[in-house]
Amino acid sequence: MRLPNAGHRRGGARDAVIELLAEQSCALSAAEIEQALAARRRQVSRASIYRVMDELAQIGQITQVEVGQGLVRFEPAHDGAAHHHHLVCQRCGALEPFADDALERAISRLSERLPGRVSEHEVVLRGRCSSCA
Amino acid sequence: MRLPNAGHRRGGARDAVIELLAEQSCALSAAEIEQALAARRRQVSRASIYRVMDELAQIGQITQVEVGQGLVRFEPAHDGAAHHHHLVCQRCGALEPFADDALERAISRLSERLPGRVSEHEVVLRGRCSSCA
DNA sequence: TTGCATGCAAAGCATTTGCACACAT
DNA sequence: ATGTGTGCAAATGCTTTGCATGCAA
Repeated sequence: MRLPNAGHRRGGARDAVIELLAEQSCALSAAEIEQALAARRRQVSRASIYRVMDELAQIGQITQVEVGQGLVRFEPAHDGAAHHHHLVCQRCGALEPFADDALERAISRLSERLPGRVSEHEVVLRGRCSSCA
Repeated sequence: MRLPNAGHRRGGARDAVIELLAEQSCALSAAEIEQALAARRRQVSRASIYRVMDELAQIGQITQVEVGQGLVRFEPAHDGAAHHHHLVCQRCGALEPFADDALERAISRLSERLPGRVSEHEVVLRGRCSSCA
């Protein structure tokens, strides 16, 4: 994950957040990021997490995923190959990533025939994850 | 739209909400519902709107749509034919509905091969609506 | 010194809940 | 009388913002 050109401060909250995020394959909420960082003795304030996320979102380095529990999740923007979507478990709240070429093709073709301009898409499936099914 | 069997009260806030919703083809937020009802001189408290929505959602009469502006939108549940998804304009915030058979087929096939159980799905496209493109 | 990333605490919003009241039964 | 839909206001929970601080340059 590329960093914005900034000059950081103190312990480098931004670096810590970016580093953690880069290791993730699936989406984390702000609270989860805070906990994960605290667990590795690198506390970062919630405010900074949101600020970094906002910054990264603006330069397209992360994707925001909203699965409908009143919170936003963040994950590194995927460069093609790792592009995926999510199945949200309505029982335990877990996110399970999946990818499907046919789905992507359908969305791609669909996007061309729509009147507007489509720059992003998000597919959310709801049901039971493999553990809860 | 079928109503729950209830005995209502006073001016019948629930009826007013259900009636308004039944006229809609696309999703409305709680605030929009409140405004629309106020405009037709049938004020309903925000709390009642949420309560009615919750009730209708539980019996599957409405669908909740989350397009990522920190609010939930509601629309009547479609019986097959009218099933659609939304393009969200990143400039003006408008919702534009669309439907696509190939997309639905892809999701349907995909849902079968996933390990969990899929009961709902939602597709959100982001970009520019036809007016803002 | 100057600028800005950071943390803390307060503010903002959408949504939910507690409570009292009044209408339907 | 009794049950419950309704409105108001307070509470909740996530996210944002204001402000002060101190490191980086």
